[in-house]
Amino acid sequence: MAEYDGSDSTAERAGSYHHGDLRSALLSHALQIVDADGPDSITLRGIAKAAGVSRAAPYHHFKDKRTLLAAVAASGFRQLAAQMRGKLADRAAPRTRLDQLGVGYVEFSLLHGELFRLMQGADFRKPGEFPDLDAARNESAAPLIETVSACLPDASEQTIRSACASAWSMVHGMAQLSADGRIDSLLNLSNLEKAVGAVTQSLNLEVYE
Amino acid sequence: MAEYDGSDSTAERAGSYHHGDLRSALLSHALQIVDADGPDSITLRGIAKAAGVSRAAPYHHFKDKRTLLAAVAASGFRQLAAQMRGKLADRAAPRTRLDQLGVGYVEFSLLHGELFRLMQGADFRKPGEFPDLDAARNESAAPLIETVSACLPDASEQTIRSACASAWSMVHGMAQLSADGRIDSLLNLSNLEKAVGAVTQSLNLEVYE
DNA sequence: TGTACATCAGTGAACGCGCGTTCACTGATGTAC
DNA sequence: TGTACATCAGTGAACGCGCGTTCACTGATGTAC
Repeated sequence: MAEYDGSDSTAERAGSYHHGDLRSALLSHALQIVDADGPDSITLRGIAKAAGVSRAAPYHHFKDKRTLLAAVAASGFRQLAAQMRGKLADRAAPRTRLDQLGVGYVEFSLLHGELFRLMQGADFRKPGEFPDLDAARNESAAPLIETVSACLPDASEQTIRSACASAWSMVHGMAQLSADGRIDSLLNLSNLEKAVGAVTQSLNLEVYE
Repeated sequence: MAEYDGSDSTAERAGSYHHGDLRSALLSHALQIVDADGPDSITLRGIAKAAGVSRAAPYHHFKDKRTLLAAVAASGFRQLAAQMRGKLADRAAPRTRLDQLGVGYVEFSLLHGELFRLMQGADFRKPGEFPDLDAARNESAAPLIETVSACLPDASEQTIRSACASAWSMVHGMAQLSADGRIDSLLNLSNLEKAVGAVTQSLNLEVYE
């Protein structure tokens, strides 16, 4: 046992040879590492060590590193969708719900800036390779499309796509810039709604009507 | 000479022992490599090879890899500033100039998506370490601040910062998403002005007045 | 209920690669006299 | 104008590290009979 040191384990295993649910343990440790140190700092070895398991163990659950990272990204998109859903007030008017989605989006990027980075990362941009990642990404996009459609009940599909692109652009830029600390006024979550509102409320949907 | 193969050189050197201007040759090859393969594919060895020079040569011009990459990023910000400046029509009204800046910004991200990524990269987010990079970044931000100030001649500094943050967010998001190919309608440069206009023209500056 | 056995999920060691970086060196350049 | 010499910008070889990945293995689990 030259390098591997099981004593650093933070694992959930109860002393047994088999772990029980190593797959999700690996994912959750990977998520923690991304959030703490960024996507470039992720190593399979580091994840295995955090899970208290040998270097080779992850290969029983993930084909290779890319596959594991794709699962991490998919989990990120599901968290993003949940964050947005959590901000939605069902009774609110569509236009208000659009703002709420935006707040959820920016909030997520502030809470998980590095994970957000991984999710946008160059590695996973093309669809097709990881179906579950594609699905998770689409899930996170669905509420936007629904809400924009509700805002523009009579619009064509093309129009709705354009309006989505505009709305998404505005909020995405704010998310990225504030996660990167380039917009200082947004660093705290308290005045987030106001700040997001300043952007999203200026989205003039009437242009598309 | 085990690995290094000078015959792959695309160098400008004219057979002489000394290169002449290796520093800028290294930078320009680095820029090419980033644009072609992305920031993660940059290696000092690759750059040296592209310049037709030994692995050790770059160390006579850059302290280490990070320093070279910082210079690449700085060059990127200067290119970005030039792209925006090139779109400006001096006679145009401030509000129009704001849109023109936005078009330049998105155009740059479409032409140099990977370089754009490097410039936003985690490595160089905190100011202070590379003064020239900080300067270049500020240069690229200056026209936005000037133009927003011209749009809001009586506004306080705080108000102008907020308006800048909103305008920047909107355009930055569009730049990022279209560079990543996530907004399909923008993939060609021809209808860019219209698409950018759909976003930036909805920036309601009157909110700040 | 007990036992043989297939299967699964771990282990530990090793391989090989690519990379950043260092070091003693050497050829070229320019300057003092 | 010629020569000694300091300095600069290259070279080539090597070091060491961290990483993804593979492989033969072994302990644990569950199932057929």
